[in-house]
Amino acid sequence: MGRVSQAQAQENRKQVVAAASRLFRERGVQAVSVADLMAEVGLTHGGFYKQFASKEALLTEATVQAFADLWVLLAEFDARHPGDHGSARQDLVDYYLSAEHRDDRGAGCPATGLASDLAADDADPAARPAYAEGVDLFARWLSTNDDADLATLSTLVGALTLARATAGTELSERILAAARRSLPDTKTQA
Amino acid sequence: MGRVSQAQAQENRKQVVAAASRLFRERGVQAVSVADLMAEVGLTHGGFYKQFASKEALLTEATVQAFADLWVLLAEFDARHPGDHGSARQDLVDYYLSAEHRDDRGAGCPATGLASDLAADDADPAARPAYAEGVDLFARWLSTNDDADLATLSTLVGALTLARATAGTELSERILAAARRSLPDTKTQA
DNA sequence: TGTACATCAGTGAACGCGCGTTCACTGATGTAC
DNA sequence: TGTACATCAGTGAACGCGCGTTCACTGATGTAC
Repeated sequence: MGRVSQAQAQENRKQVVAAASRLFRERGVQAVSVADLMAEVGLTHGGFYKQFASKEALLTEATVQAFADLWVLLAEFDARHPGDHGSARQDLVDYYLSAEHRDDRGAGCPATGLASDLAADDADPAARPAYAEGVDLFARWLSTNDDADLATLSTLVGALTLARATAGTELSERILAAARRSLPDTKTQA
Repeated sequence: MGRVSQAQAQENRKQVVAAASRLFRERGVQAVSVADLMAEVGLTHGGFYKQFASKEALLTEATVQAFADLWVLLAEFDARHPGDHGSARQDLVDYYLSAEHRDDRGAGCPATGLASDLAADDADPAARPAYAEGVDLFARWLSTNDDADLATLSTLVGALTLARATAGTELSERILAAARRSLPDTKTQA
């Protein structure tokens, strides 16, 4: 294969970032190889360095992409309840604490799915601020006022983290149910 | 070096498990090599397989050990408040959500520190039940009645996870503070 | 519009490295008498 | 208690493997005229 058009190259790059965004959440940065990422787009590993400085540098872009996907999801919840953020929020909470979300890490919440990779000492220094901004914005969306609802987000993230680590045991469902019960219902009564 | 006494061998084995318990929490299973573990005890890597079937198999024992250390810690909190579990619980919560705990992963809570390793697909199947039992017992300790307080534990784990992933940004302290405010104060008033 | 040349995205072999695991060996420990 | 031998915890070289990264090369794309 010879040179590829600039438009195609840009498209390929985008798809590698999208693949990283999904695979990093699903398996963690270390468990995903450069060859895995490129194969996901139908390319071979050698070309990776024409687009990215290193595998670690991709984590920052993958984080930004994963949160961008989250904003789309949150907008969809809002769109289903026009002018009723409380109901949208409640729907999101119910989804967040579902077995479906627990079992779909690749498409799941980046605040939870990328936390351990971001906490690693060898993570790209630029990745953490990007992650922190995403967390802050997510917490603001969860709030019913101007503050960021970091406490609710903590409960969501903790329950999902524990439910995933105990998946396959009966405790896993109990954790999700307990977190659901503990959060105030913000659904507007009909 | 020739053969070592049975007592010494058993002691070495114990120390390897203790090192794994600490290093797995601190860096994650994948970032700790067999040579690292053995060097921690002053041995070379070759002897590892005289004691353990594989590196993965160590995760189960490290998990059990880490939770055993946690029970000792919880007992110390109780001992400081004889007959007043509410105050002991409040002290634990304050410690759990402190910058000190956030920055000391190796000696920190195993429910949080081992979660991502336990969630990995290639983890030893025996490790998850051991982890789940530890989580359940911890949640019972946090409870003021017979139930397991899985919601409070979720908030603690989520806040610590997020605080670690955002360490170095101003958001990190805000997360810990928000979680602290959101949990009911169970300290007995003097 | 057509031609000649420069560019550079992608290829695939290769490099260097660290890792988990194996194994022949060592020599102090444990034990049978 | 002492002696002879078997055991086996630990050693360190070696193996095989996969990984991140580099690089000479290819040939279609982009561009200067």
